[in-house]
Formats: sequence, structure tokens, C-alpha cells
Amino acid sequence: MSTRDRIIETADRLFYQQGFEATSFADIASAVGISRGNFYHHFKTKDDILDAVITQRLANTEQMLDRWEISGNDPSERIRSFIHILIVNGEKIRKFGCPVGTLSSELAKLNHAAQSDAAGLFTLFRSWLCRQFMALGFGAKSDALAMHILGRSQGVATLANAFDDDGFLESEVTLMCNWLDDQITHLKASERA
Amino acid sequence: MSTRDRIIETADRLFYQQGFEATSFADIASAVGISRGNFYHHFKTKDDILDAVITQRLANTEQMLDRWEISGNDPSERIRSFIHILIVNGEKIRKFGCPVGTLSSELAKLNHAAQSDAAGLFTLFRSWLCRQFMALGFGAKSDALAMHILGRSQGVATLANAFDDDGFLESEVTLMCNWLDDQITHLKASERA
DNA sequence: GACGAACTAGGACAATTGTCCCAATTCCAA
DNA sequence: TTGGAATTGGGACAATTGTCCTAGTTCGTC
Repeated sequence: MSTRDRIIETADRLFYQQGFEATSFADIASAVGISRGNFYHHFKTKDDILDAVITQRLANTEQMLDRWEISGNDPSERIRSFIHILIVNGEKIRKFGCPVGTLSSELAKLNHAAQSDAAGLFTLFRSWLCRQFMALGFGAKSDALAMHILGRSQGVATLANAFDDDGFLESEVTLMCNWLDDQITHLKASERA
Repeated sequence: MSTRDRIIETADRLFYQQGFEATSFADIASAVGISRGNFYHHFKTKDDILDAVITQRLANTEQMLDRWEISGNDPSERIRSFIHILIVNGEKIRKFGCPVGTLSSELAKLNHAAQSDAAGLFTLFRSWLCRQFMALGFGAKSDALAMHILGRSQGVATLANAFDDDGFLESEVTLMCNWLDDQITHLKASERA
């Protein structure tokens, strides 16, 4: 892996674990095992690293969502895959919260120009989820439903982090899956009517 | 108001708007209009201010919840008061997120000793909500219901902030109130059985 | 093998950080 | 009025910050 990619990967991890503001050039350089001068050769400013990290996260997220979409699952099964990220990444979430939500919050407070880019990560999930609901036949309601479970996920991550509570995380995932089933059931019922 | 209280009030505001890490002694001192030396006389370390801010938030929150509880409303009406904070503080939330959630997240990332104190703010809301659900007759389920709407609120705040979206905030508040009505309806139905 | 571009190391730079000290002022009780 | 405590202002301090420079090293291409 190139030095540049190692920097991005390490910066990504540190921004997630410690926050953007609290992570210094020196932190990243020493974690990568390079000098600050070398670092500067690849990234002129701290904002440049942030941009690169967000760009990479966008690419990785898009790739993950694409994989979920081309796999032959039912759209409802895909949405369940999304919900289950909370379980799969449970340990990290309890320690550091949701990577998307915490970065977006921090950049909003810092009034950082990249806040909208970070919000783009949310948009990626939002439109993907919206597409799944559309495929299930929810029509114009799809975006609102997408935002709803996106918000639910964020709340679960925030509280699981604050209380370091695994049980809450699991029970809320169950509730979200039940909610999804209910929505589909009601939709089919109204289609029959 | 005493200098000490003015410092706490200003620090509280800045910690909320800019984040704890991003707010310096100099920021607070100049916002209050005092010298750093004077500042140091009141608070020896940055952690001391944070402790004072959290202590004051705890006191203010407890006071607010007490006021809601002694007012003669129905417990369900009190819970609705909680949900409606999202509307009342909508503008701030869209700009800076939830004061409780964002502080807790930041301190968790900083591995700060005061993280558990900040989580105490959540606990305050949690046990208050739990008490209201108990009063409504939800028994052992009350804490889970309290955590549920606490989480929902957090998620709504996070997304309303990320997207600076007022419509989402309002529609989710409606959904939460509907959810509350459903819970009460189902409870009463099961009581009749 | 030679040459220029890419890469790397180490440190310089001013600015800012949290912390701390001390002299001056204000205030209150004796 | 006086004496001491509380408060305040104006810095000093080392450490760290993001940024930048320069001198070597490595590498691919001709």
C-alpha cells in the first residue's frame, strides 16, 4: 500500500477514534511511522487529509451498498443488512459512536467547510435506503421512511455509546426490524384494499 | 451574576456551539471579558470548567424536569413535553445538535474522565421518562420505553443537524407522539383483556 | 549509467495551547 | 481605619499546533 493510502487509512481510524480536531499531524505521522515532512509532501493542510478521508469513506460506503444491491436479496433483506450494521460494528459503536454521525456533528460545530461533504455520507445511505423502499412499492413515502430508520440508527448508536450498552443496541435492532415488517404488512394490506 | 457564574454560562454556551476541545481558555475569557489570570483564579484546569458546566447542566435539567412533574399534567402530556423540546430548541439543534448527545460523544472520543458525568445527563432524562411510563402503568417495560424515545430524539437531532432540515424534525416529532399514543392504546387494550 | 521527478527525514517557524505566577486592586470584617 | 482574604490584570512558561523549507534518498525512464 502506498504511503498516501496508509496515511489516509490511519487518519480515518484516528479521526473516528479521537475526533478530527483532537487528532494532530504528529499523531497521524507517528502512527503511520513517517516524519512530518514526509506527511506534508502528501497533504499540504489538515483539511486536505480530511477531504481525502471523506472521499475514501464515500467510495468505501458506495462500494458496500453496491455489493448489497447486486446480491440477489429482497429489498427488505437489504434494509435489514443496513440495520444490522449496528450489530456487526457494535463494539466500535459502543466505544466511538457512529463514524458518520460523530464526524458530521463535529464538523458542524467547527463550522468546517467539509461538513456538507461529510453529510454526503448520510445522503449515500439515505438515497440507497430510499431506493430499497421504492423497490418495495412505498412510492413517495420512501424517502421519509429512509430518513426514519437512518435517524433511528443514529439514536441507537449515540445511546449505545453514551451508556456503553450492548443489550439496548440489540433490542433496538429488533424493534427496527419489527417496524420494517409492520410497514411492509400495512403496505400489502392497503394494496389489497 | 458572579464572575464564576458568568464563566460557567459562557463556557457552557461555547462548549455547545464549538465543542469542548475546540474551545480554549482564551476563547472563554475573551467572551466573558476577563483576563486569563482572573480565569485561572476561578478554574485551575480546563477539566474544572467542564465539571462545573456539567454540574450546572445537571442542576438546570433536574429543575426543568421537576417543573414538568409538579405541573398537574398527565404523565403522557409530560412525555410529550419532552418530545417537544426538539421543536422548541429546533433552531439550535439544527445548528449545533443536541447539547447532551454531542457532548457525550465528544468526551467518549477524547476518553475523558468526565464522560460518565455527561452521560449522567442522559440518565436524568432516562429515569424521569421511566417514571412517567411507570405512572402510566407500563411497569417493567418502562425503562425500555424511556430509552427508546431517548434514542429516537437523539437520532432526530443528529439528522436535523446534519441536513439542517426542519421538516424532518417536525414530522419525526409527530411520529414519536403517534408512537406514544399507540403504546398507551395497546396498554389499555391489554388491560381490558 | 544519467537525470529528473517523486519521496523521505529532520527541523524551523510563528501562533496558540493549558498552566502558572505575581503584583495590583477590591472588598469585607474587626 | 486597617489587615487580610478574595478578586483581577498582565504577563511568563514549556509544550504543541499547523505549516513550511531544505537537503538527502529512491525510483522509473531514457
